Amino acid sequence: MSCSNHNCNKCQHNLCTHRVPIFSDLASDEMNQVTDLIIRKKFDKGELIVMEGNLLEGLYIINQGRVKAFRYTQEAKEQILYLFTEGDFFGEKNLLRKQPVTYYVEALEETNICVIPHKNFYELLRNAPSISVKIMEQLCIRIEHLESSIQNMGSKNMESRVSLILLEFAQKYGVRKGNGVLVDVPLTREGIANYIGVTRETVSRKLSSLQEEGTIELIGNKKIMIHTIKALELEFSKEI
Amino acid sequence: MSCSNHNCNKCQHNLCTHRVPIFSDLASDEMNQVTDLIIRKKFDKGELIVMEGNLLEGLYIINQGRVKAFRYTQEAKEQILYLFTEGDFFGEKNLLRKQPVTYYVEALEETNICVIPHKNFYELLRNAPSISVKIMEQLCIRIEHLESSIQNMGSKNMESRVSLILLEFAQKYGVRKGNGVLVDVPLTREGIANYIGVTRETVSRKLSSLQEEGTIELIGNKKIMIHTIKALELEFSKEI
DNA sequence: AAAAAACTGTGATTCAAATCATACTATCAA
DNA sequence: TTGATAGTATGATTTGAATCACAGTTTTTT
Repeated sequence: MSCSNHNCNKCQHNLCTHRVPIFSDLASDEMNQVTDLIIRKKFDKGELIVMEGNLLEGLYIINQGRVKAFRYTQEAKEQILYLFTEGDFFGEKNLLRKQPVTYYVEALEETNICVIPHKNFYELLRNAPSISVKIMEQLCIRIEHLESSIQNMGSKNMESRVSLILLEFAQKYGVRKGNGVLVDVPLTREGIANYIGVTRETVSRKLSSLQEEGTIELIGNKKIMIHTIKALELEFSKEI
Repeated sequence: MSCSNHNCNKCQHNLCTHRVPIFSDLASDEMNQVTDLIIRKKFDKGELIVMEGNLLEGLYIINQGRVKAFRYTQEAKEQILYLFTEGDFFGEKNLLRKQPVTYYVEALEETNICVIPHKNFYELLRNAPSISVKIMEQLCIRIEHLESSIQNMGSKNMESRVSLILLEFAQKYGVRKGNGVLVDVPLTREGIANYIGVTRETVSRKLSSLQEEGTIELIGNKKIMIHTIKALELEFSKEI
C-alpha cells in the first residue's frame, strides 16, 4: 500500500490495521483514521500481557508474535484456551460489556501489540458498521475453535488428542517441505500438555511413539517435521 | 404487554420476541414486525431438531423447552456442548457466514422453536442495529461458557467436575426450597457424563458420595435437592 | 395394569495415564 | 566458555477412572 496519503513513519511498522481481518473491508482513508488511534506495546518472551480480572483500555490486536491465553484448573494447573497469532485480538469482552478479561495472556516470543482504545472504537463502529459483522464472524470462529477443543478433550484416547494438536499446528504454523510439513512449535512439551489437558510426560511419550512409527520427526525441541499428515488424520479418526 | 396494536392470536403464544435478550431493546412496533416473520416448530422429547451439517433456513430461538447440543468424540461418544433453554438461540453461524451448524441438537423435553428466516433477519439488522450488539453480547456469553467448560474438563479431579455441573444446574434450573435449592435435572446420568467427559458409572458414584456426605439428596432420577451449595463451591475450589 | 424399554447403582477387575524418579539435553546469562 | 536454568525422555510404580457385569428401579408403551 502506498504511503502517499498518510503519515509515513507509521508505514515502517507492519500496521495492525492492514493485517487484521476485522478491518479488511475498510476503505483506505477509514483505515488511516483507525491507524492514528493506535497505541503500541511491546512484550518480551515470557512476559505477562494481561491478567485475569484486568479491565483493558481497549481492543488488543497482535501485530507480531505469538501468545498463549490460559486459565488455571482446580489443581492449579495451567489450562491453555487459545494460541493467538498475528491478526488475532483479545479483550473484546470489555469492549461490549465493560467486563474484565477472563484469562491470562503471556507472550510466547517477542510480541508487538496494537491497542485501539475504547471510545475510539465506539466511534469506529458507528462510522463503519461493517466492522461489527466482521467481529461477529471472528467471534464465531473462536466459538468453533472452543467447541472443537471440548470435543477433543472429551476423548479419552490420548493418541488422537495429540494428533489433533499436531494437525492444528501444521495448519497454523506449518510450512511445506518436500513431502511433509515443518512446524515451528510455539509451546514446550508442558505447554502442549496444558493445552490438551494431560501431563508433560504423556506428550513426550506420544510424540516419541509417533516418531517411532515414522509419522513425525522431532527436530530439537521446537521443530517437528510431519512426514505423513494422512497418518495423523487417520490416527485422529481411527476409532469412529 | 398489551395486544391492542397487533394481531392478537399471536399473543396466545408466549412470543419469542418478548423473552429473547437479543430483541430486548426493540420498540414495540419493531417487535411486532419481527413477530410477523416468525415460523413456529414443535418437537417431541428425544426428537432431533438439527443435524451437524444442516444449512438452517434462519435463526432458531427456543420459545419453550430444553435441548442439548452435542458432537461425537473420536470414540463415537456424545460430547454435549450446550444446554439451551427458553430465550437461547442457535444457527447463528449460518446467519453470518452461510455455514452449516456444527453440532446436533436434540429436544430433552417437548420444545417449541421460533425460526426467524434469513433474509428477514438481514433487513432487521439494517433497521435495528442495536440487535447486532446484542448478538455480539450473546456470543461473548457463549464463549465464556465454553471457556469455563474447557477449564473444567482440564481438571483431573472428578469430584470437582461433578460439583461444578451441579452448581451450573442450580443456577440455571434451581428453585429455592427452605435452606437448599431444588434442581430439575434436564439430563440422565449418562447425559451428565457426556457433558463433563466421563462415564455414567462415575457420575453415579460421585453423586452417591455427595449424598452420603449430606451435601445433596437424590430425589428420584430427575430431581436433586442441594442442601449445602457452599459445600459444592468448596468442593469445587478445594485444591486451589 | 402389565410388559417392555430405558435408566440407575454398585461391586470386581482391568488398564492407561498420573506420578515419581532420574539422567539427559538445550538454552540462556554472566 | 562455563555454569546455571529450563526443558526433555523414559523407566518403574501407583492410582483412579474405565470397563465389565448384573441386579434393581423408573419410565414409557400398549
